[in-house]
Amino acid sequence: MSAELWLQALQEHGYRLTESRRAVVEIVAASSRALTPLEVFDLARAAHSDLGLVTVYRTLEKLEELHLIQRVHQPGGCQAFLAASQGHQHLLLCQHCGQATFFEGDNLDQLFATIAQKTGYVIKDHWLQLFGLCQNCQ
Amino acid sequence: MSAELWLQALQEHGYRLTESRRAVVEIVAASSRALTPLEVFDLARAAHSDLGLVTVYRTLEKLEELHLIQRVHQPGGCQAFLAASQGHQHLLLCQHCGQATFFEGDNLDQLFATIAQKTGYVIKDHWLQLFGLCQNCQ
DNA sequence: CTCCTGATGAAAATCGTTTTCATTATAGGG
DNA sequence: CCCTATAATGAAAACGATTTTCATCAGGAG
Repeated sequence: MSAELWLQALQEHGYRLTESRRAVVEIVAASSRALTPLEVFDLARAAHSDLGLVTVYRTLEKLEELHLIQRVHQPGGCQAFLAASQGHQHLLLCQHCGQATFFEGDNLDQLFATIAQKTGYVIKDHWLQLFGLCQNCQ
Repeated sequence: MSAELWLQALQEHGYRLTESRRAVVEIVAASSRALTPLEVFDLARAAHSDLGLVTVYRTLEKLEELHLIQRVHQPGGCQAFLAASQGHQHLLLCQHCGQATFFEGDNLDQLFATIAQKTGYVIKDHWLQLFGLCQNCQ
């Protein structure tokens, strides 16, 4: 269902609603795992066969700019995109099927305070990401 | 000083000791910030002017394979390499100068247990990385 | 010192991504 | 509902980073 919301958001930011964008948005919004531009291209062409790979790149760029999707960093590569978390959440990824799940975990402040004190850094941001096996893949 | 240890490790794994490798190893081992292949190339050519970029790639590949260096993921890109941490440590990066500092922080097990229970995942690994400003850059 | 073989650098190939450009299609105004 | 300005498109070319190919070179065992 987020596909419609994303299209609406694009429109509200002055972008036009096109067949190509719709095809891309519907694939990415429906996926529970991060997809590379090429994967999006292949999947979205089922709905809109004369879609160009270039348009996939351009649409992903706009979705990222509106914070509707986010890039996912993995040992195997950092080109894949996923529907963004709402608020500050962390990612849990299945190493077998790629399934992504967000979780909250913000009792980390104590740790950060300790690190800041020990190192003299001012801490501005953090990345926490877990890897494992989802229920289906164990 | 780790440069000599790295060269020794390369040799122990059956790789030859060459001028080119020495130049690359000395740059990466001495750097306190992550360097891209191109940065290594530029810096290492000061010591060995007929170094080829290809050799930089090949040497970094071997160092990574021996776990002497590790790839660093950052918002701006994921191509840079840094001397690897000893044991399981996490990275703290200065957003201004790139300075990298490792820290330990393994009172995270409680959090992981909770997440595992809530999500049904078996957790195998994790990435924790902090971004901030080092003492010099504040 | 010699020889075998791994390592090298240059050039070409390759891959993912971005730019260019002529054409098409959306959305707002008449 | 049609017209029009202009954003968006896809194809092709350009681009930058990385990898492969290949003839030559050099490390190190004997």
